[in-house]
Amino acid sequence: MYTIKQASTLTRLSIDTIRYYEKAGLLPTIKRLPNGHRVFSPSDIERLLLILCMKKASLSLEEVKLYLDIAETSNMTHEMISGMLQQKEKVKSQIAQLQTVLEFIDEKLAEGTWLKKKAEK
Amino acid sequence: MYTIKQASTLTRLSIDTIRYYEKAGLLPTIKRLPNGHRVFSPSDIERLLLILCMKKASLSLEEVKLYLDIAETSNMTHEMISGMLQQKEKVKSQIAQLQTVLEFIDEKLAEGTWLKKKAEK
DNA sequence: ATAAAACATGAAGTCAACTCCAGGTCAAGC
DNA sequence: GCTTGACCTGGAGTTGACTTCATGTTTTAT
Repeated sequence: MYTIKQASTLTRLSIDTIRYYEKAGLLPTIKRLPNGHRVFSPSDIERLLLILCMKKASLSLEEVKLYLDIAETSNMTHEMISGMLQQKEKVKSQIAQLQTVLEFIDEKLAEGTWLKKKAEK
Repeated sequence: MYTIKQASTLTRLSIDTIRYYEKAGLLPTIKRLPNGHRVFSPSDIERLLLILCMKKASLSLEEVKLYLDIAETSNMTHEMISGMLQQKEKVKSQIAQLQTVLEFIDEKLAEGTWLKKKAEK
């Protein structure tokens, strides 16, 4: 069991951000001590790390919430499934765009080093 | 040569967004008619589409600006190159995170359909 | 010639996602 | 007993990226 400060150092999320996430309904599982202090279980930390991963993949908090809700639900509705398939396509297209950006970088990088080499001669 | 409205329909960016991008310094190339109206060349449209691609890859406008500036420069400095290498790693890690999200989706999807099949029996 | 459509500007408004602040509780160490 | 530090809350402030608005000019169609 961890304090909010420990959760913060473990996840590298700021304390305020964690509190904000709780307010936003992304952490319905965290318990409180009699004095009101939050207690984080290992699975809460897991959950925070999962949120972090999705955030790094640039999903909005609303989307993250949707996923977490789905992860909790054992029987998905038809809409949920088609929603996820849609989301999957979105993520795929984002990956494709990122790869284009990577190519762009490589191209520019190749140009740059080529010009540098030429100048060195 | 295109009007701002044509640029908007070609890129699917709103007219206001295009004006906003110009203000933000992402479109230093667009010319004006004597009456003040913007004129978009085909390469301006290209530029807008490139911006759009980077945005879809969820780069910030500042990052986009950086890239465009670099694309314009023919001789890159050492910092520029190391900056791009860094950025490349960032993009790569973002792709990795997205792939994790994809896996997560597939997992949940598999679970969902499995449960569905079970229920159908 | 006049109304409607397309363009312009500067400033204000909006929204998500934080981030910071003021004021308060509570336990631990000196 | 008192200060310090970690925690709490509600609310205000910030930032990025637009979006909307008020107002004005120019172009185009009837």
